[in-house]
Formats: sequence, C-alpha cells, structure tokens
Amino acid sequence: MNDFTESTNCLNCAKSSQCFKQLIPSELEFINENKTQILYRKDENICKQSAFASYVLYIADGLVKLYLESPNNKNINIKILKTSEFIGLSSIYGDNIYNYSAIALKDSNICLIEKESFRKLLNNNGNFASEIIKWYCNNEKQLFNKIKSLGHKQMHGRLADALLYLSDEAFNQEEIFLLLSRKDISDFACISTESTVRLLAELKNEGIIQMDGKHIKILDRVKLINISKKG
Amino acid sequence: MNDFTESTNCLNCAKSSQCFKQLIPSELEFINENKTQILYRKDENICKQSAFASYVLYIADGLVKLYLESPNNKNINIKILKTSEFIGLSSIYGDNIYNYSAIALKDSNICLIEKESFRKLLNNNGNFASEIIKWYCNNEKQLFNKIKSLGHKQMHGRLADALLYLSDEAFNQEEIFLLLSRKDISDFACISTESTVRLLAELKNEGIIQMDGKHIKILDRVKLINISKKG
DNA sequence: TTAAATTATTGATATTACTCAATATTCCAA
DNA sequence: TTGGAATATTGAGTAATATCAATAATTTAA
Repeated sequence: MNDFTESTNCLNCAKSSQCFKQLIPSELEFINENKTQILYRKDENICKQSAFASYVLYIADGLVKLYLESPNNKNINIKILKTSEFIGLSSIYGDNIYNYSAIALKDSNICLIEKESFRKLLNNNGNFASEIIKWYCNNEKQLFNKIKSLGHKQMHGRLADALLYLSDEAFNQEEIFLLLSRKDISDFACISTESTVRLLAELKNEGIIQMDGKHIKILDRVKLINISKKG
Repeated sequence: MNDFTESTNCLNCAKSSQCFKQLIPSELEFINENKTQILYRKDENICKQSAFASYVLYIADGLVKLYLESPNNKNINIKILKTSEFIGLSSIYGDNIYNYSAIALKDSNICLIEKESFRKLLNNNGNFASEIIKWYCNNEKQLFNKIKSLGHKQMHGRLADALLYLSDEAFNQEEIFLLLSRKDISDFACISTESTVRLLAELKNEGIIQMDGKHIKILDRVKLINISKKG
C-alpha cells in the first residue's frame, strides 16, 4: 500500500482515470480539496444499497465487488471493479442513494469525492462529462449482457457467462477466483450454489476448466463460449 | 401528426427534451442542421440490434418498444419509450452499433441526429452533457430493476414486475396493453407465452386485474406489488 | 493445536416452468 | 363476408432447477 501514500494528491496520482486527464490543473486541485482517501480492508463494506449517498467513490487502488441485495440472502453480483474505476456514479443525479452494495475483495484505497464538486466539474467541463458518458455507454452494454444472460438462458449458459466474465483477461493479474466463494460465483450466474458446484464438477470432467479448490482456470474457452451461446 | 410538421425545426420544437433546453440558440441551430425527421409507421423497425449506428435517435412524437434479440425468437423487452426520449444514445461512444432493436408501437416521428454533431455538443456544453448523464443515472436504475426481476424471481414475481411497469402512470394516456400481444408481455417478464396466459387468468380470477382481450387494467396494485416483492 | 463455524459437496426429492399439442379466437386481406 | 393466418388459450407431460438434508472439507478463532 505504501506506494500510494504519495498519490493522495490528485495532481500527481498515478492511478488516475482517463476522465481526470480532461481536467485542467485548477480543476484537479479542486477535486483534490474535496476528496478524502480511505483504506478499506478486505471484506469491508464500501457502500450499502439504499444508504444515503454523499460521495462518488473512486478506486485509487483495489478490487471491489458490486452486488444487488435482495431478501433471503439472494444477492446478485453485478461486477468486479478494479483500480481506476468509479463506484456509485449514478448517485450524482439519481435518488441520492446507492443503488447497490460494494465490498472490498482485497485491501483497497478508495477516494471519496464530494458529489457536489463532481457535479460542478461535469457542468463546467464537457470533455470531462463526455468521458463519464463514455463510461456509461460501456456500462449499459455490460448490463444488457447481464440481462441477456438472465433473461432466457438456463443454468449452463448462465454459469458459462459468469466464468467467462470472471476469467476475462481484463483481470489478468488478479487471481479473482481465489477471492470468491462458490456462493459468489453462483450469485454472478444467479443460480443456486448447489447447482454451481455440480456444474463446475461437470465442466472439470469435460476438461473445460481446471479446478483445485478455489483455483479455477479456463482450459477450453471456445467450448465455454459455445455453452454460453447455446444458452 | 399534423401538429409536428411545424416543429421539424429544433429551435421551436414543442417536444424538446430537458437536455436541449441547455443549448444556446446557435447550438440548437447546429443540431437542426444535422438532423432529419422521419415518420415510422406502427410496427416498423426503427433500429436493429448489431446494425451500424450512424445516428442518435430522438422520439419527437411516438411510442417505441426497445428489445434485445436472442436466437430462437426469444426476445427480451427492455422498455417502452415515449415522446422526448432517446434511442441508441450509447452508440455515441460505444461500438458504433446499436445494442438493441426498436420498433414503433404506433406511428412515430423520429429525429435522426448525426452522432458526430451530438458528440461535439457534449464536449462543448457541460450542462447539456450533464443532462445526458442524468438520463443515464435513471437508465441504470431501471436496468438494475430488470436484473433484480430476472435474477432470482420466479414467474409470478416477474410477471407482476412487467405488469407494474406497463401500467405505470408515466404511460397514463397511452393504452399500452392494447398495443401489446401476449408474447410482448411475456418478453417483458421473460417467461413463456403460455405461462403468461395462465398467470394472467389467475390474476383475473383473484380480482387483481381486469382483463378483456387485450384490455388489461390493474385493480389491486398493492397485491401486485406484494407478488413482486415476494418474488 | 483444537474445536467451532463456515463453506463445499453430494444425493434425493419437490417444485417450477417449459414444451408440445390441440383447440379457440381474433385479425386481416381478398 | 369469408377463408386463412396469426394469436390466444388450455391441458398434459417433461425437463430443468431449486430445496432440503447429510456429510466432508476448509477456515477461523480461541
């Protein structure tokens, strides 16, 4: 963590998102004055669905799981966020509450940015706002993929989608699966934990994945994509 | 339709969205020069999933169904858009293709706005961009609701969600259900058409809805909300 | 290190919801 | 108006998947 103590100043932050590059120095200074950085330990709650949202959160360094909470402990995992990503962006103009919960998958440095300041920057700097819109374009596509997976696919297809997502090269250096329980995986696929276990065993038998405890590796991505397509 | 012939000029368009109010006259003029208005007849395709997206579409007047296409005619209906709403916003910065298909539920006047011009405005006018971000905040919330509905709810809850959405007061003057087939309703709930028919009959028997052919009216919204909550 | 708690696994069963098939109804065009 | 196509409805059978229960393995905390 020590290499980030130096970057608590936004002006020379090494983990800056593309959108911040659109800001002029005085604007960056403005952000810097209206943010706090907090270290969340693994498994700590970063934000809670339905809670009052005063800040936009930015992952200076870390790994975070976003999920929707439902009654009966039936959560839905939405995605895993990495360094340089935002949490709770939509609270800027939405209901002033977080629409989801977030938990640290490993120790994470999170910047809390005053919502009001963020709004001011959006209004004053169209390039900055455009970058945020860019983020939303991509975000929407991801949510559509989730909806497609949940809408009409059955177990096999859903789990394939979850595994493909979690093994995406975007997470290359992170051993994501080591940080997830079977329930986490099933909450990504939105199937029962028992079904997840059974299907994972199947995939292992078929040589599509390699599995040893929490360690899971995709051996045959093409077959997995086919399972996903077949639904 | 006739009362819109006069508003093909953006500067005095009566159906202007909140975001356009952020534009100065020269910017409105700029939009006006880079858009075309087209009348789509009921049931006509307005945009097609995966097709090349050159325009951002704006509903000057009409009613449009957005849906995701999957193989096997298993579509997923996402939402119904009314006058003053955008279609295909995310193609501005995304993959340059439409992420969904759209069809006119009734005759609709659609403005096709050059993507490049739209981008230019976003970059130059933070207030305009902020309004678009506002739209995205709300959009995200809706998609999360969809995901919650599809993730762990079973038939009854899903259909309740679909009916609650379609009977929302936001559509007050539109007799939405008259424009939808049973398959449309089931594609909103993501359940089979046969199940939809059976459940609708149940709801009618229980006095929760009134139904006569395509005409459906919610009689007991509270009970429907309970069904939705119970999942 | 050991006991307790949590998580993972497996099997059997029950529920859910789809598919298929048959029929009825509605819509549409000639 | 009338026949044909599309849509809606109903029933029966089946496939998919969750739940429950029991056990095993792993993790955690004292």
